[in-house]
Amino acid sequence: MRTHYTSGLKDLEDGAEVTICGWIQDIRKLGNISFLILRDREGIAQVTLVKKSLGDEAYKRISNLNRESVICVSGILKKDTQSKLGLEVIPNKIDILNEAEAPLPMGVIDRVSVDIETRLNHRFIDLRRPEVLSLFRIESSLSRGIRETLEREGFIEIHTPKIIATATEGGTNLFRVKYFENDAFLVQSPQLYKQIMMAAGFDRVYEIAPAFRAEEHNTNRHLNEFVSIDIEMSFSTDEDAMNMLENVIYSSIDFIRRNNLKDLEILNLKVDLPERPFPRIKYDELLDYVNSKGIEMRFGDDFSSEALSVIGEKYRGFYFITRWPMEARAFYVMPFEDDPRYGRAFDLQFGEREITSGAQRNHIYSSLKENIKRKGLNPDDFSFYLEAFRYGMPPHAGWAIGLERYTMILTNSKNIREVTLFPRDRRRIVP
RNA sequence: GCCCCGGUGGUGUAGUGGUCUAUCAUAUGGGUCUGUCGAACCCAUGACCUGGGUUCAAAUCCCAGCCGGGGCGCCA
Repeated sequence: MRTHYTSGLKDLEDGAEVTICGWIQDIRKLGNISFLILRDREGIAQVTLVKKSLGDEAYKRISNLNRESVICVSGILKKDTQSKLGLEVIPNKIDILNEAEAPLPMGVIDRVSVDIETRLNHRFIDLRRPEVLSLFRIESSLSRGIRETLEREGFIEIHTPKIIATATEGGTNLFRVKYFENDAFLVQSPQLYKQIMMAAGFDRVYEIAPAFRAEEHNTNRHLNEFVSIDIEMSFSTDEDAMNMLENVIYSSIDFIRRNNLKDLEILNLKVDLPERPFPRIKYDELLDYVNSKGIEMRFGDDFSSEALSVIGEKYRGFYFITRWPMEARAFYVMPFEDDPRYGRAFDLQFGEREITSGAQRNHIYSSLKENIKRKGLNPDDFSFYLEAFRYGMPPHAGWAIGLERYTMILTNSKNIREVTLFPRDRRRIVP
């Protein structure tokens, strides 16, 4: 049907024959001449409708089409024009492919703001807005940049089950689903499976897949279903995992800086390459800092929102929080040899916001089993997992990035729902 | 789950007891206009979340419900 996207027209000669297809964004009627703005994925173009050359009937029919109707326009490209876009198409033939109803549930280009709620209710229309599309192009590039980096580093992409019997890391609640005659759950993370893959000898694996958390949080940065980018690497320490994460973050930002210039421009965003290495700050140091700022926090506590905002004022870019108390982290974290009160866990932060959690894992069966008990969990529930540690498990480490949260942070979005096509939150499961 | 706050045309809002027969913008319908580009101008259309209660009188006050927003905790 189409010969060019609207963005391709500028590279053509004056007088070229083109067919462009898309949505009618607007029609400015001036009596015997009308200007139709056609939008496709790549931009907009002006189609100039002249009554005299189209004939009364066709002119009336086309210039009265509702906004957001879908058409294809075949005609001659005119580059010497008074249009601000610098070009226009003089149509020979206009195919009306789908007429939109009016009024629209929400405007695409109207000069009124729209609540996020209304936007999500009619998301397909909202997604027609160029600045919204740009967010998702950036998200696409981020996951592609991450994927390409991991592939280059020798990671194998895997897919682990999303329906499980029970027993994940503890901490967050799971969604219960009916599984024939039994109950099953949706996974909160591929953590245990990606570790098992280390025992399988895959050495380096990654997975980009949804994770589900049945937490009743109601914030701008949590979803009940999100895309988790998980990696696990064998014969590696927490330091190796942090270096890999740094590499992935740097490369993915570099990727969007090279591939999403137009999107960054549309969003009026400037994304700087971060300086490497990212600072590594010990938990204890931040604990003292937070307390010195008058926020009460005890050893073993996680950082509260208030604490993180104070820390975020001091450290604005990317930085790691390292050497966490074991009691603040999951059972699978490897304790330090010199002081087992601390574990080889880390968080990657961007200012006050958390992007990633990771750790070197405890690969010693007996010690891992002890830690499960210490967390008040039953090792019997983890037998499928623990078995992998009994017959040859290499030391390993890994991390997980929340794709939407990462995109949110880089695009400076105020709400994680902005960068989620069809978000699943406490109240929303439609559309 | 806890604490605040809110629900007015298709969309976003103003209005905190009585000329509200409800403001403005945008949208939609009609009209004028052959160079618009946030087109302009004229006319029209269209709304008080639901159910109770208080009052002579409720968009406005009270209660309940439903829906939503912000924050916290939890985390990615």
